[in-house]
Amino acid sequence: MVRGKIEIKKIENVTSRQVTFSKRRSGLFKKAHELSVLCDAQVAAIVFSQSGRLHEYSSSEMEKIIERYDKFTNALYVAERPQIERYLQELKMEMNRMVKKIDLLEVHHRKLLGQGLDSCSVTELQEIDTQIEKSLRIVRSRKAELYADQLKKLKEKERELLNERKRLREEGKTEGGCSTKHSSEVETDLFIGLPVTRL
Amino acid sequence: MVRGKIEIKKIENVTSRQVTFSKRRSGLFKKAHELSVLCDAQVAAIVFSQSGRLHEYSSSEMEKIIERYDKFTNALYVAERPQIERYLQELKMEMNRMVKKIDLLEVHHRKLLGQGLDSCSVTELQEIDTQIEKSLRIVRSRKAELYADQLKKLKEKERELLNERKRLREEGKTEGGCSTKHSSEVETDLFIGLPVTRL
DNA sequence: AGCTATTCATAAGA
DNA sequence: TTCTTATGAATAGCT
Repeated sequence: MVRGKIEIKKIENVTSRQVTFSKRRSGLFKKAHELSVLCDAQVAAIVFSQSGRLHEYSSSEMEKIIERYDKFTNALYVAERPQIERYLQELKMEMNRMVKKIDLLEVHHRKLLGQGLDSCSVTELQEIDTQIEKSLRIVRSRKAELYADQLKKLKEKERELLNERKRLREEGKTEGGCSTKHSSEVETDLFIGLPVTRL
Repeated sequence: MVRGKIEIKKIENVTSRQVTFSKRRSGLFKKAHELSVLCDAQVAAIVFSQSGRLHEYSSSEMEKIIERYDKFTNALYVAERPQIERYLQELKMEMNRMVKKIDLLEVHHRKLLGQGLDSCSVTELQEIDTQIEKSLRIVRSRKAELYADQLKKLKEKERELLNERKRLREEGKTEGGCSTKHSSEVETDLFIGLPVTRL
């Protein structure tokens, strides 16, 4: 633009290009600064040289400007970041809670299974004992209930079958002999008592 | 800079400031563009006018430039984003695993406590019964162990105390009568047997 | 938005 | 690299 207007296209001479880059870069930043001061604007300029070096100007903190830019465009990255971090925090806390819960459960569970009792005091052992006994009573009463149900059902079936046999025999008397014994009769002899409980 | 050099400070006249902003902004972007072309550099400029409007220039996609900028500085935002997402995924999966584990533990635990047995089959009940019985045996044998220990310790103490009493009486005989009964003697009558076990 | 006088930016050379 | 300088570019103040 001086001593012979130049064309705006890549400068092929490497040295010349580097010099021009250096000069124009500072020119650009100066202009950016002037703009920000004169017009009370927020200005940021980012320049990567061909060699990959970063040069920047910002009238205020670059991160703030980029953040503001992101909010304007759509970019979530920066804007979302605090949220993401909060979310991560929450997740981690939740996980800690779960880990603790699992630990507690496992310890108690193992004690109920009779494992890891070495650290238990007599009092604690007594509590576990009481608890287990109580559980055993509940489990056995439930078992008894189920057996009683089964018993009842089997008895009903037996009665049904007996009635049926009776009916068939009566039919046999009127229609003629029928010597085949009903096979279901055997099933009524199935086990219907409570099993022997140990201890 | 023309028709009287100007000072670089905020232009107070609003209209004048707006005009200058507009002119200099395009000047800045033009310079930015020239720099990017002449020197084959990656250039971005972000300007927020005082009124809050966004103006930008970028020689290539703004997001890419900001991303590159972030990588240069330290900023994690964009670069880290995929990692963060992967991390979140992992956390969530881990939490799911924990939730399932807790559920299983709780179900089993509750069954050991004799709760929620309605859904159990006879076979399952029998298994629980066996397990609980086994636990009870373990807990009681551990309790017996502890009691035996206590018993042993108390007996040792008793012996000690008896010896002491004997010694004191002998001293009494030689040094003169001492009618006070040693109070510790009472403690040796403490309970030292196994408690009555129910069931 | 256009114009123009002036200052600024800077390409080329030292 | 930095300085100088000639000259085109940018732009402040007016219309």
